[in-house]
Amino acid sequence: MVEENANVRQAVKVYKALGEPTRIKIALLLTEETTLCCSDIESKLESVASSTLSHHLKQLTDCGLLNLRKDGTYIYYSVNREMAQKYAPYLLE
Amino acid sequence: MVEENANVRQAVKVYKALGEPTRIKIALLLTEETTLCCSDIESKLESVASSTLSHHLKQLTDCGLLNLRKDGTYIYYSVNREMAQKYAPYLLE
DNA sequence: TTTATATTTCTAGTTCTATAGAAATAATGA
DNA sequence: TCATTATTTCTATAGAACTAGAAATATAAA
Repeated sequence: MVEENANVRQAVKVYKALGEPTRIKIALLLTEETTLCCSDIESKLESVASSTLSHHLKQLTDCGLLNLRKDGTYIYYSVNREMAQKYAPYLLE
Repeated sequence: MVEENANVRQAVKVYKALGEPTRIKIALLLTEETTLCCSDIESKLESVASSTLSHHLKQLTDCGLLNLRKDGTYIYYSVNREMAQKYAPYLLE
């Protein structure tokens, strides 16, 4: 019998975050650019409302794939390379 | 501007498949057991209707993560290691 | 040929998710 | 203080996804 332990839940969270076009694009963007703030990301995507983007970024950070650093009004996002390496090194290629 | 190309779509499909508890459990099961048929898998999961299981297995094979081999009434599933290696080597640990 | 077993397809209900507009919060600069 | 910019939270809605029962299909065995 397969159990649903914390490891499985963590992996599901990460893969759920990556299993959506906008979010995987954000992750790919950030593996190229190293650091971007919300509005930078918004301007590099086809058309997302900032409220929508905010939700996507939350999922990516909640699962641990993105790190954030606040600087005044800005929030800078970057990829947590250790997490990407563990779950989806595909992102780093 | 980030584009939505075939590579992105393929990755989304794989990660969407893995971003669900039952499906990731199936994938993990098959990295341990190498080969199992539907009813074997069904008996190793908490409680899934066979129709539900069938849908999950379809998603996992459609995205390329699982291979199948038909033998009479049975369908044997196994992990496509190349795909797992590329997108989610986490599964193979 | 009949029965049994394995799996899928159909159908429908329920829950989850993505989306964006509007309002709220937070920080900066005039 | 007031206006502006960056980001989040609230709310509602439409569509997607998960689920399982019932019926259908396919194969094998009696």
